[in-house]
Amino acid sequence: MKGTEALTTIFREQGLRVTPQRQAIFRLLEGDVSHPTVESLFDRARADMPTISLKTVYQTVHDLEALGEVRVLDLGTGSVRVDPNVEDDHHHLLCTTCGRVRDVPVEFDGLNVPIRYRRDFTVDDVQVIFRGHCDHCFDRT
Amino acid sequence: MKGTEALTTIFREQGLRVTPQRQAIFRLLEGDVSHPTVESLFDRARADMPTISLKTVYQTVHDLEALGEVRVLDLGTGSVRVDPNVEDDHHHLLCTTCGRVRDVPVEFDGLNVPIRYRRDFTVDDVQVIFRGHCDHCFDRT
DNA sequence: ACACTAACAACAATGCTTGTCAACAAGCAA
DNA sequence: TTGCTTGTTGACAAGCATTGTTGTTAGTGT
Repeated sequence: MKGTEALTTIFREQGLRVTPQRQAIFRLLEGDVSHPTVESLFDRARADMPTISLKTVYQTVHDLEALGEVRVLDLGTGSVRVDPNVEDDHHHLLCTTCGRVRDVPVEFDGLNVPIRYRRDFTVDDVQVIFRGHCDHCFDRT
Repeated sequence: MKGTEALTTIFREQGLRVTPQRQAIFRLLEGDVSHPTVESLFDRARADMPTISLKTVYQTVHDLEALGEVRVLDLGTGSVRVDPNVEDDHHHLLCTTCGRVRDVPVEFDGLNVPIRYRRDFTVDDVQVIFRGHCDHCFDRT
């Protein structure tokens, strides 16, 4: 994801207005590697800006997604997560106990569908989810 | 997934009762490769058994999952899908237009997390989702 | 056949996400 | 600056998939 100033320019270029709420969300997401849910972004935004609405956060996240500045992940945790890292191609490691998500760079080759099964199909995207437990959660089981 | 008679035995052994509703669901799932949603299972079950409730289908699917007889998939389509194929390790090919899901056997090696990123973490499961379009849907775009 | 208790159907409720809409504020032009 | 236009905001409520509640029905082992 680009910086707050760059995003401001991009939004204006697209005819989207840059509101204090949106800037707050830009700032919260910049450099965030925690893959926050929309709800948690909302909570953090509310600390500074008590009147911001959840809907506004969803809307801004979707605008950022449409501009290709963030990726919206559904890892089956019930709610959607925001990943501002769109620069590096990567997959995800999910702790099914605490819900924490870690990025995993793509280091495996040959990850594609055997031709026989790819027939009549165009693959646009590959998502890999590693599920497990961080040691911290494992110890408390 | 095992056959209806085997499942009947297994359920009884576990102290679970085998009701006509559950048997209907067993029969619907046996050999089903369409990865149905719970809702579509419910619709099909209702054809034979008009009073069956959606809750019952959810409950039976979860019981089957707990016994390891089916796998419950969340491919980010909004609702959960039931996969009775637990015998062959495989991944999934999803058409994001029509929602159809195809099984893909595991033919790639070395699909694991680089040690550096696996530190402090135990990986239990790897899920790969190939997203794209079947030619049929592609043509109509 | 009996008693015990799990499972049923109907209903309501949850959680996440989106729609509605009146009031408002950002951007633009003069 | 000023005023106009239009996108944005935020309170509220609705939508969807899934789960909780509850009185009743019906498998199960004896």
